[in-house]
This record gives sequence, structure tokens and C-alpha cells, in this order.
Amino acid sequence: MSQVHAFPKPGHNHARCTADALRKAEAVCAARKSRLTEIRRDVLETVWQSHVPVGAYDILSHLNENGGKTAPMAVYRALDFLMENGLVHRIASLNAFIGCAHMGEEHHAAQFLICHSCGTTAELESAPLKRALTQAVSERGFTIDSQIVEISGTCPHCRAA
Amino acid sequence: MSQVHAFPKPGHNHARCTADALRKAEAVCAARKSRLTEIRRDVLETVWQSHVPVGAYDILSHLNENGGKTAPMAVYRALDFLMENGLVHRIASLNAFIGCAHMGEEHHAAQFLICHSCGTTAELESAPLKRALTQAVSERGFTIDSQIVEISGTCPHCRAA
DNA sequence: AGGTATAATGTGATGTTATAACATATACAA
DNA sequence: TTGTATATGTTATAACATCACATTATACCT
Repeated sequence: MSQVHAFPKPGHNHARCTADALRKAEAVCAARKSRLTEIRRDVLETVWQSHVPVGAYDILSHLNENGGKTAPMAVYRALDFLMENGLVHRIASLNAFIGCAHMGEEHHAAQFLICHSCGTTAELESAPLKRALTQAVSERGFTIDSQIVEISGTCPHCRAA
Repeated sequence: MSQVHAFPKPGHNHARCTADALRKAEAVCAARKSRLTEIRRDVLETVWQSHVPVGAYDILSHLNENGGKTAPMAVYRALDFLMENGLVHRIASLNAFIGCAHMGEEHHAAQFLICHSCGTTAELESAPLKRALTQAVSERGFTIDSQIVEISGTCPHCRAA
């Protein structure tokens, strides 16, 4: 029986999400012998400040809040590293980035639910959807390299409110 | 039995695609009492020059090839109009635009196959995929407003070559 | 420890995509 | 024909992303 992932609740203990994420990231990097340097860790931490995707320049502003002088390139490089290591996803429809909720685990695909009311974005992670997609695509003689599934709408919590 | 749409062949008579598209666009606009003005028609025609998505600034260059002085804003406004009327789609992963292959028809969803070898991009239009998606999303209590499905890979013709 | 290759970061300029804000022109209905 | 809505023109700027090259840090081999 497949587990249906819950959409992040408005009042959840988010400090825990962040702490878990950083811990997992350390583990993933250790396992892959990737180096989670200071700037990469800072960027990851910034991305994890919420479940709302953040733009690269927002991350930059956050890093420079206390007089820092990090350049855009540094942020993009850190984001590239984090994406290569499966720690962060890019949301193409928003030109923004979000922490990966399944670091180190097998990943069906990058499938996202984006609430345009509160901005909260969650991974959908549906195996049936993945299968339907694979099937439809291969029927057409096409070979998949990568995919984007981004669904905008209203999350259960905003809908209730 | 459902019709599986063919991926555009390299040597097809593309003049016909364009002519068909412009004719359909006229019909759609007439039916909706939308005005397909000169610049909008020019942009649509430019987008239809191939089955490869074009960037807004490429469209702009094309419009200005013979000394014109159209501004970016005009192109974006035309694209907005064309998208509102279902004549053009935006490919988020490429920041580019492509003519809609199903103007005026019922549309399952914006689902695209993007060949990263030749650039050719086609609408997938799979009902089972749409169903799987709707199902997965509603299970999570989420209400869909819009969706993006963009699949990158190799098209049958490039794969054969 | 020292040398050297590789990886990471710094730095400045520039490229690319998209929108804001306000002025002007055009269509078309009353 | 004149008012109103729609469309376009114009200038500036915002927002997102990369190039190219210099410098520094780290790993790892001897």
C-alpha cells in the first residue's frame, strides 16, 4: 500500500524540517564524497526556511543581510551543486528553488504541487502518475531524459480557510 | 480507440502547418470576438515558423529584421493575447513559446515532449496521463488550476538517426 | 612536509527574459 | 461624433542567469 504524502501544515514545527534536512544533507554528501561547504550549506539552509520556493536573488539578499558581499554567481553555483546532489529542486514555472523532501531516497520524479494562495510547494511523488507518463511517452517512441510536472492550484489548508 | 498523435517528421510540409494554424487562429478569434491584429498575427506566424519553441526576443528580432522598431513589451503583449486565446503555449523549461497544435479543440492539458537533439516540441495530449494526474492530485486534497508537464528527451526521428 | 592537480570561490562585466508606468492611437458602439 | 474600451508606443528598469578569468582552498600523491 502506497503512502500518500501530506501537504505541509501551516503551523507545523518547521525548525524540525530544517534540522532534518541539514542532517540528511550532511549524510548524503558524506556518502557521495561531495563537499557541503559553508556557502552551500548556507544556501541550503536559506532554501529550507520555508516550504515556499525562493528565488536566487532572494537567497542572495538573505546571505548578504549582515553586510556580506556574496555575488549572484556564488549562489547559482551553490544551487547547481545542491541540485546535482539531489538536495534542492528548481521550480521552472517560478524560477525558484525548494529543498528536496526526499533527500537520499529513491525518487519517482520531480512532481510538484504549488499552492498559489500560500505559496507552499510540495512534492507529489505519485507512482501511478509516473507510470502513466512513462507509458504515454514510450507509446510515442520518445525516450525520456528528464521531466517537469508542476501543478498550480489551492492546497487543502487554503481551501478550508 | 484513442488516436496517438505523431511527432512532427523532419521533412514534412511545414508551410501547410503554418497555413492551417493561421486559418484556425482567424476562426477562433472570430468566434471569440477577439481581435487578431497585425502584430499578434505576425507574432503567431513567427512562432509557427517551426516546431521548435522560440524565445520572445527571437520573435522580436524576427519582427525587426527589416528595420522595424518593435519593443519587447509589444511582443509580450501579443504573446499574452495568444496564450489567453489558446493559440500559443509557453514552455516554462525553455522560457520559450510554441504554436498550439489543437486550437479551438478541447484540450486535455498542456503536456509537451521536447526533443533536446532537434528541439522539436510536440503536445503529448494523453488522456490517461491527465486522469492519473487528476487522481493523484485530488487524493491529496489539492485543487488544480493549471499544470505544466514538460518531458525532455529524444524524439523517434533523432533516435533513429 | 612539499608539490601539484583539482575543486571551489571571488570578481566584474554582460547576457537574457520580463514587466512597470505612462502616453498615444485606434476601433467601435451608442 | 463622441465617449469608452482596447490596443499600441515608448522609456526605463526589474528579475533571472551566465561568461571569463583570477585567486584561493583542498585533496592526495611522493
